[in-house]
Amino acid sequence: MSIVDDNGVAEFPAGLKILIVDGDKTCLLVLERMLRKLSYRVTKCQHARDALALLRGDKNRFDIVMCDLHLPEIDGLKLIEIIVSEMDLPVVMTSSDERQRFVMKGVIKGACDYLVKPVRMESVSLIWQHVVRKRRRLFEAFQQPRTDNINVTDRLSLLQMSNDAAAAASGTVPAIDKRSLQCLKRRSEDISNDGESSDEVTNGKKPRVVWTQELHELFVTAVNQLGHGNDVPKKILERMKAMDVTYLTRANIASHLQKYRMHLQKESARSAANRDLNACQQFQPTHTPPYQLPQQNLANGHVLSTVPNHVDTGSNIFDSNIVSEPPSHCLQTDASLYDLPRPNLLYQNDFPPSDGAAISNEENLHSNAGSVTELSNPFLAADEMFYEPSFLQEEAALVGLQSSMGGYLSFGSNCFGLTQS
DNA sequence: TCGCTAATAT
DNA sequence: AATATTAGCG
Repeated sequence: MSIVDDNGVAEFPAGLKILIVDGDKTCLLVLERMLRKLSYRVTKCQHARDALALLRGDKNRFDIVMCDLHLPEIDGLKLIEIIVSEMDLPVVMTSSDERQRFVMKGVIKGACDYLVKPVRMESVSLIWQHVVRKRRRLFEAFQQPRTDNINVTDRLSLLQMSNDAAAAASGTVPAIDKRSLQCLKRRSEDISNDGESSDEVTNGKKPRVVWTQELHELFVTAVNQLGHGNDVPKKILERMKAMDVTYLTRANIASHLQKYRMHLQKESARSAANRDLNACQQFQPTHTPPYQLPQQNLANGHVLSTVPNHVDTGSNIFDSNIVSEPPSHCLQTDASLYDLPRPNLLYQNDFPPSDGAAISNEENLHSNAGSVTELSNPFLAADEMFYEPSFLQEEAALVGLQSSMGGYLSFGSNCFGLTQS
């Protein structure tokens, strides 16, 4: 299915240089024939060591590698591992056993895709996608930090200049205050320093805090300990640090606090209304629905908290009157601090209001896979639908010039206000 | 420098 | 939808 232009000259996938590695000669031949039909330039290999020699000999000799799992001498997995670690080539792994795909280790998993043998023409005809992906990722990796950096610093100096100019001209207060500048500075520093750690390496961004129920309870505990008037972000932060929550920033707390307070406000308004109602209608127990963990948290609870992601959504700590137990390794000696009567039982209610319909982890995974990240992580898609026609379209859209925007917007992003969520 | 709130971005 | 960041004020 190579694309042919007006003059009958084969385009893009044609000429793609592919190295196929398979212990079975017949497989090699079959594959070769298929690939040649698609105008690929095929090189065959029966042994991992030959493949490695070829690959190491000239890093630009191939665009993509297709590799069987069962090879003589060196295991296919091992070979792929080496390829992935040594060179930046897209790899498609093939195996006659579909279950084998789950054997792939993390590193490999993220870097290669899977095809079940016997390979069919329709699958093979799509492997150029991997090359596109890889190139796109390279391009983005190369491009993004750079432009961001320039933009930010440019903005920074622009702001600074306009600031100075304005100040000099009018003697009035600059339009941009120090804090804004600081924020920009911080960001540009973030971008220019590449000493990122762990999670930041993967997507280039710091992971966002996930307010699991457990984390939230610690937060509430801290707030309650501090009491009214003292429950400001900085102090809450200190408290939580004392409770062994070390990764939060003041901004995290401030943000959560803001939401928390809005919630309390809403709840107190609600309970006031209830009270009035009850006063009129004699005695009616006030129904307080249990706290529901935000859906997102249910699935991602592992990100930054100790809560396993299989948390039981049915029972929650708000069903009891105890706030939370101190962590066993906590330095706090006064256990009663954790066992305060809770003045804000209202927080047992939804925060924010939710219909309580928790979605399963699996569903969540799928919905995540439907987001933009899917496009940058081939494997997410590879698991079940990579070789479906829809993907062909997407890739075509990305490679070609037709509405690459459409691909993004169709995933339910409302960033541009174009879709309802 | 910090904190608050509302608005907006991701 | 949840969280992060910003603006603008005190």
